[in-house]
Amino acid sequence: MARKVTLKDIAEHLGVNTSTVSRALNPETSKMLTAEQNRRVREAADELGYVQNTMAYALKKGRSMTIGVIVPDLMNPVFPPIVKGVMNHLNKQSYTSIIAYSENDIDLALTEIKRMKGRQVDGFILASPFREDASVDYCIEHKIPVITVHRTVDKNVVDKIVIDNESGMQQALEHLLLLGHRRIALIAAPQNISDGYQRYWAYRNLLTENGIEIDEDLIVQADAFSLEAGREATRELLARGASFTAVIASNDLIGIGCIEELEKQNLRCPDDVSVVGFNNMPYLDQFRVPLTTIDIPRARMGEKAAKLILERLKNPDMPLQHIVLEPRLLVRRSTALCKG
Amino acid sequence: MARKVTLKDIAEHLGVNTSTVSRALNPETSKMLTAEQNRRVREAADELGYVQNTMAYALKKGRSMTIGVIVPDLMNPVFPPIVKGVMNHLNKQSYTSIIAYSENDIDLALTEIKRMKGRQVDGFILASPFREDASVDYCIEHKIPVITVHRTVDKNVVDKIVIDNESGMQQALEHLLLLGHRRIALIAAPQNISDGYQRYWAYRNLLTENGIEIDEDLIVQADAFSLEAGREATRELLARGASFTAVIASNDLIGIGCIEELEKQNLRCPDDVSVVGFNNMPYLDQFRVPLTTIDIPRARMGEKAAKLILERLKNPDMPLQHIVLEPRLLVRRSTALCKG
DNA sequence: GTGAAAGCGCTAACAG
DNA sequence: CTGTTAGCGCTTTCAC
Repeated sequence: MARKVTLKDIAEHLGVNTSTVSRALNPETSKMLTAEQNRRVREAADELGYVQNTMAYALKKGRSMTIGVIVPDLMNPVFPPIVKGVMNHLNKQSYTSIIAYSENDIDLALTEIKRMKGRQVDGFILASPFREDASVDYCIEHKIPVITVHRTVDKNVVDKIVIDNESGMQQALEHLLLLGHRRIALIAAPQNISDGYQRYWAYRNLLTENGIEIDEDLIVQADAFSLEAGREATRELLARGASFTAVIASNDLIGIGCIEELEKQNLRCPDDVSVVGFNNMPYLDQFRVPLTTIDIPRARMGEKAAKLILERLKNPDMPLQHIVLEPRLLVRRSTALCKG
Repeated sequence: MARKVTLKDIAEHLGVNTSTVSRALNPETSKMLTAEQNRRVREAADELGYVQNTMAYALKKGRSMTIGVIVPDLMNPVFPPIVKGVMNHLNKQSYTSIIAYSENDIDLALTEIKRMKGRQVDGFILASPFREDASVDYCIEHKIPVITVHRTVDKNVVDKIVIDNESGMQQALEHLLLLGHRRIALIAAPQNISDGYQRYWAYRNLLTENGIEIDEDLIVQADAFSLEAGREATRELLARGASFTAVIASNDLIGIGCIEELEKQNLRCPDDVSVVGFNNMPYLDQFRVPLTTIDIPRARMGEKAAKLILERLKNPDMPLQHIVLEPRLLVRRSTALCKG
């Protein structure tokens, strides 16, 4: 690796002190110097190809201009747009993000957080937490600024960017009710994850509010946000033998898996069963059965999260923020009039 | 932010010198100390919650244990698995990766590289390069270890992990020929990107080798690796009026866009036209027309890339590596016997 | 086997 | 306005 150009190199080249160079290169302090001096230094820096050593800067200033971002799984198409939203905003403010994934493993998440703490990240954006989450606790305990996005914890100890799952469920339900469905099943997602939990309770509460009695046989648990989990849950639902004309799946992958299993058992979607998903994952409109779903503003969530962590950094004593974004129903071809 | 625990804290706590603590905590040097001393230090470190300050380490050692990874676009489903493969391997070796995306913009890529250079990354893995690419040149010029993955540059100046596009095209072509197709169109991808270029020439060469005359009217250019570009290219192909019974698309997204446009113009896939794609993007089997495609080992490419950059770091004078991985045909439902 | 001290590249008092 | 100097947290040579 070629020897790096340092402040000292520029200083010697110009016959001035390193601090002069440092001042000239920093917009905050450059006004201390004559315009002429500034020009000279900047020119020399350009000429020699100077790039500031962020490590030294960080060591000195005690902040690294870095934000750690942890997502459960890069392969789940929900997260890349969030990450992109985060990076977009952070880069603009000359922050860098370090991404890691937790594989939905709480220990891994904590390991990553410690690793990043060692890298002096200034704060965290977590899309990975469970409703109870040791990694969030760790951050709080160590007074490391942290905000949660998409998923969050139950305890009211941290800034949150979430979507209004109640509203999402309401829109899904209203849509199905309008189509005449009354026997509406739910494939719930893991209850230790906020989205799974909130959607589950929203379903129960809203059904009741609409005067529909809850049939416990119509509620099954998927043990992950995945296709396979959707298939399996549907298998169980069908095995129970209770009749239904519509299914609300806790996310799109589960919904797609559901449709697959329905068809395998000779039920067509939407002719026999309507299905609605959650999240509006990319390219969903291109799927075999274009899924009616609840669209969530992922990139915007990411941006808001980035904005919020920077505010929190600037103002650690700001009251806890809780930002709720509105999802919206996207009707496609997996839902139809109830024929029952 | 809570005060960080440093070596000095542990040293004072124990009444020893910081260098002793440093030695105890580093496996390489801990053998200098008595077992007893080692134990004491480790215990104290645990107790106080010590985490090494990577910035200080990096500043001292001149290496940051960080690799910069640049992909053109996180949203293109080809890249997350590559990134994941990279991170998997790097993490195991206690390296951290910093991800950035270039949006296929050469200036942005270069900006990101300079930014990361400032963060003292030890090397780069680039999935972003064009066939001629200033960011690769920059790395070479500044003697920063760099390897390219998936895409690469023409010049033979850098380590590469690529797939055998010739073989991929051959498998696609053979499959179509076996089904009786002779009038096979190509939707080429941007020619300034290695995959686009290689697939284009493989098509030309292999067609000729198989005794099929090339009809220039059957070759159209998509101006991106996207759905929309696929639609547009297909529109042009159809407008030219030349007859064809099969299309090879330079990637899956283009292929899907192609099918969409075909159907819009009342041509069914695979009944009227067979289509094959490239890359086997996730969930492709769930699409309306499950695309026959050329599968590439993305996670493995990422892992190999990570492995290679670490080797290159260890041994800068190692001869240039050029690793070629084999793709393989995946037959699904977008290809059928030629009825022409 | 362990301590003392220098120094990685940078910034920020403090002087002048 | 600019130079001097100390020090961020760590590793490592050199002493002892």
